[in-house]
Amino acid sequence: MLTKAEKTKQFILETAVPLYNEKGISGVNIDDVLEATKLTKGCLYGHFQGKDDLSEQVIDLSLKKISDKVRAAVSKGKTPKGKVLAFMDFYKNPIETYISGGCPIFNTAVEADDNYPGVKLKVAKVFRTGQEEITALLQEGINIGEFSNTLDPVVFAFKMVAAIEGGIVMCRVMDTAKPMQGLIKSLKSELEQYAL
Amino acid sequence: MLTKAEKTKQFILETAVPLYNEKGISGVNIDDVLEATKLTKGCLYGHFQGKDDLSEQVIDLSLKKISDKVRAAVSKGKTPKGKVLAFMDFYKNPIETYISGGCPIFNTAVEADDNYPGVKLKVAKVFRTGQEEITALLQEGINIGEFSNTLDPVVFAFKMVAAIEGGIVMCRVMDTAKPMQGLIKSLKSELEQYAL
DNA sequence: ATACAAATATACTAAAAAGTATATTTTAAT
DNA sequence: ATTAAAATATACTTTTTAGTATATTTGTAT
Repeated sequence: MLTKAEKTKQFILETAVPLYNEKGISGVNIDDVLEATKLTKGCLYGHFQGKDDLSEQVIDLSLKKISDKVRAAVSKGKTPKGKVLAFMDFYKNPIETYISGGCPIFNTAVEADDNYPGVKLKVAKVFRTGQEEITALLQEGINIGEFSNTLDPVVFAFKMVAAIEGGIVMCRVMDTAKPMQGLIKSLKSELEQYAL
Repeated sequence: MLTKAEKTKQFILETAVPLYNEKGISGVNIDDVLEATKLTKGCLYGHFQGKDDLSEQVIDLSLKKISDKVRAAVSKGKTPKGKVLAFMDFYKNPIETYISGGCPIFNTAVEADDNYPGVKLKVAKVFRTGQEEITALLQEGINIGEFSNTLDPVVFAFKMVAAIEGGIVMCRVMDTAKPMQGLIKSLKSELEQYAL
């Protein structure tokens, strides 16, 4: 069973996740977290060494949550092709995202890039793992005869993720989900060209 | 001729542009700008009302600089198709970007989204204008018989920009330019399918 | 060359944010 | 129920960052 303190710590992290996703690491301040959790400094500093420690654990949780959620969505697909389509559908709505504020992997990537080397490595790993998994999925599709071997799994995996992530940001800033529908349709029909 | 003060102000803005692009609006502080320019507070506050004023003008300049540069690159293309290909080639190197730190339009979009409504509107306008211009370019290509009319200009314009912008971020965080080459090749061959 | 205005530097104050010391409350084992 | 340890709250200090007041320097028109 979870002790009180463990529950509180989890609560702080869970509450901070959307905050960090919306405001970014350097945009969040401790008082924001205290306000959102209705807790006090004594409590927060009892669970975390300081802002850096909190930030790191919040980002870890954000990346884990979105990764788990995407994998769960993908796993609903019956075949490789079904799984890839499920991946695309997961990102259907760029305005109301799983974690408020857009895709935490991408948001973190943009901010960490030039500023937080440690975080950058973590995000890079998430992207790399994701790319490997999708590439493997596409390759399996080729192997079992679902896709033609003219499909380049590495290239398509990158193109799909890059387009979707980029599309989310563009849709969010332009306040419209519509282009995302066209994008996903286009990616699906592009993939369909390789279907046997 | 530019007065001394005008030159200084321009110098501050130009120096701050890469700083803001790397660290983000909330990541930059006044002392960073003073350090980079080797100027002092009295001087800086003589030219700007405060950090918000500075930030706004820096972002304005960043967006203008990148927009101008992209347009210049595109204008080198002889035909609509050539111009679209030139657009893609402009983003060939995601590591060494025109303004250090990646694409300022995209970086700003991610941060402004949930935090700076005014800036968000400006970035949205840049994206919308960009989309309109590329769409018009593709449509002209169709009109003059360079592309088949089965090409959907709106969808392809969005897909291309989203993929490139997303690709830049992914490449930067993974510290490799290679996937970008594959992506651009893929986008070019996708466009090529519609070439007559 | 002088003088005045504009530009810049210095040294300060104010505000915001992070972090700490200690008191109080709560939890959970006896 | 009692008690010790853990968790949380309160009130404070420190650090960082933004902003200001004033002095000094520099540019430029006379």
